[in-house]
Amino acid sequence: MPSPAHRVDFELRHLEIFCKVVETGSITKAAHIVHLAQASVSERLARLEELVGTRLLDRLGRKVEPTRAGDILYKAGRDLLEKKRQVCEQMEDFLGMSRGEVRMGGSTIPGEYLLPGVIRRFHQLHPGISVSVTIGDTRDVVERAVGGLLELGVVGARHEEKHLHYTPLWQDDLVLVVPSGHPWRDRESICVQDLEGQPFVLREEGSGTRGLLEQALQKKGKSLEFLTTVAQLGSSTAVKEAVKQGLGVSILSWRAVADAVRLGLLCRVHVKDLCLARRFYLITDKRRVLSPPARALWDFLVADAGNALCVPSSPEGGPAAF
Amino acid sequence: MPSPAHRVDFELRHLEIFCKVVETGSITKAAHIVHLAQASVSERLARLEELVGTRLLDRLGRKVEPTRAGDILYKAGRDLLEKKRQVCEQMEDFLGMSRGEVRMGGSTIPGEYLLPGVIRRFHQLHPGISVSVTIGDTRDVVERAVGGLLELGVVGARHEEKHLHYTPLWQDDLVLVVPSGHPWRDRESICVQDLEGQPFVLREEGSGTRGLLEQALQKKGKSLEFLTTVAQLGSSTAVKEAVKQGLGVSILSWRAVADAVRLGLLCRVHVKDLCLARRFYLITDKRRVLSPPARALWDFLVADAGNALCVPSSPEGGPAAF
DNA sequence: TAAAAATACTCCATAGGTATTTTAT
DNA sequence: ATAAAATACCTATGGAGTATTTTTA
Repeated sequence: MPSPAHRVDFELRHLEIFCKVVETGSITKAAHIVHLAQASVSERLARLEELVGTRLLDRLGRKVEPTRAGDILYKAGRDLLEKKRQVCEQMEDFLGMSRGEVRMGGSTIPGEYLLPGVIRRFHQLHPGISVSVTIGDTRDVVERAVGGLLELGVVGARHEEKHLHYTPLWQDDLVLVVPSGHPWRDRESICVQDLEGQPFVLREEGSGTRGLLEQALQKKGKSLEFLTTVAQLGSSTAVKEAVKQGLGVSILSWRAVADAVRLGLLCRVHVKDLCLARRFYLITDKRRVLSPPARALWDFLVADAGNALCVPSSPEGGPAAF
Repeated sequence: MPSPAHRVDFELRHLEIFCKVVETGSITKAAHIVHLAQASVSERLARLEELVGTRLLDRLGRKVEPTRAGDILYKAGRDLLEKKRQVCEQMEDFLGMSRGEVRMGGSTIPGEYLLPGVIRRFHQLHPGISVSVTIGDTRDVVERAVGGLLELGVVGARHEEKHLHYTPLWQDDLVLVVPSGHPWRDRESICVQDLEGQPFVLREEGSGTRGLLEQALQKKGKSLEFLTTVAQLGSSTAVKEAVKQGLGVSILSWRAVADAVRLGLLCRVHVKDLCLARRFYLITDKRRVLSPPARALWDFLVADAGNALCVPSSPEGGPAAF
């Protein structure tokens, strides 16, 4: 039968002191090293011996040497202390922002077109911090942020969720794009009414882009039903390709279509009576505390968006286009 | 530059509480499990957060969830606690004598002829304890015992060393042996004086057997010089073989030569005026504390020697040969 | 409103200090 | 005689308890 014996216990502080005593072979010397009085070390050792339930040191006049039990505890204690040191170091690195990981989320446009560049610049400042970006639509990102899976999120629409805190970042302009051979290619502009009957490609439900479009139409007394929806696709790239292929027209972020428009693969058409400006928001869960690295990234994102005010997001757009 | 930041520190008790809170997602539940009041756990967490220098938990109304920093600490803390548990278990096993090692020493005769059997019996009682025996001459064993390399020793002579404690064990008889073709083979007995001029094989200096012979001769007013030493050999087996080969005669433990005498390879000759009885002693360093396993072995050896009193070590020898 | 955490407070064990005694070289 | 550890004694802090308030679902 395994004897009920004694429940062995100890704290890290005890081990620190004990190990130093074993290493120096002297209580007085060890006391100096750990910055304690000799008597305190003696007492700490007595307490540890009480906790462990056995003598750990043989007092041989000038020297002290571990007993067999002390020897076992010393060898194991060294490992334990080394492991503790590593844990502390890891925490310190993380808190000091010299190492660690920040998990954030980005909805399609920010995640694919904006964050890569920002993260590149952030990484130069904090080479030890790795930023991982989960890309999804606005709804996904909001859900994960509230669920605690992500510390930060950048989304293209406010998604009234009471735990979230929103900080405005960059501005974005949505534009109407049509295939390159479309009859509207030479029109100066169109109006909302012209969209009636026009084959239209939509993003999926939950998309910020789609949400914004819905809101803009509402201001004109219309809903998405007003559009002739020919497809609902789960990413802006898919929508863009569909328009290129001539499936229909769509409204997309200028950032997603700028290259294709310049190459003549798509045409941008101005919709004069529809306000399609929007802003991206940095979201956090109000109830949660940001880790230092996440806080640094938060600061960086806000600062970056502040600077970017000088640079319009599209040729005509932007409030400070001087 | 690695920021001066905050020195992270903690104790195992903190980790235990913190980990339970993370696992249950609740301070109240964790408090129950670790048998503390809810308020105590709250305070311990606050203290830990102060020590680590950051928030570790997000308080979300009903639930609490670790922050990123808390997550890192939790994962590392689990490992650390598991390691501590192993250390405690190892100590408990050792102290409870269900596992561990005892290092002991034996001089030639006890080490080679007596301890193997005793250890076999001891092992049946404590299957988890391994006993390692270092064999050397009496001097070696005494040195290692005083040096702390061995917890126990069994030697064939007292070696007045003030730190040692001696406990008498089995009795032993030294006998004079001669080669099988020796002229004394048919003598009833001889006396000390007959040894003069007789080629004699000695053990090395430091041997207990040799020491005892020296003492016995001293009582007759003689020294080792009285003998005609033809060789000094470092083990009793070597001496025995030398006598078999006819190099000379010698005085050896009966235990070492009994088999050879029975097989007729050696002849035993009685020396009527020389007292060659001796006792083996169990030695320990008075200043050191015996580990529980060593203490168990000590008890076992003493008990075994007590029982063995009934069994004479040689045909005529032994105080209780009834 | 009910459940959970934080806060306020009290109490005591433990860690730490200084001064002195004991012990072993 | 000296160096080191143990002991005695004191203080402060941290850990744990109870009672109460605050918060949030």
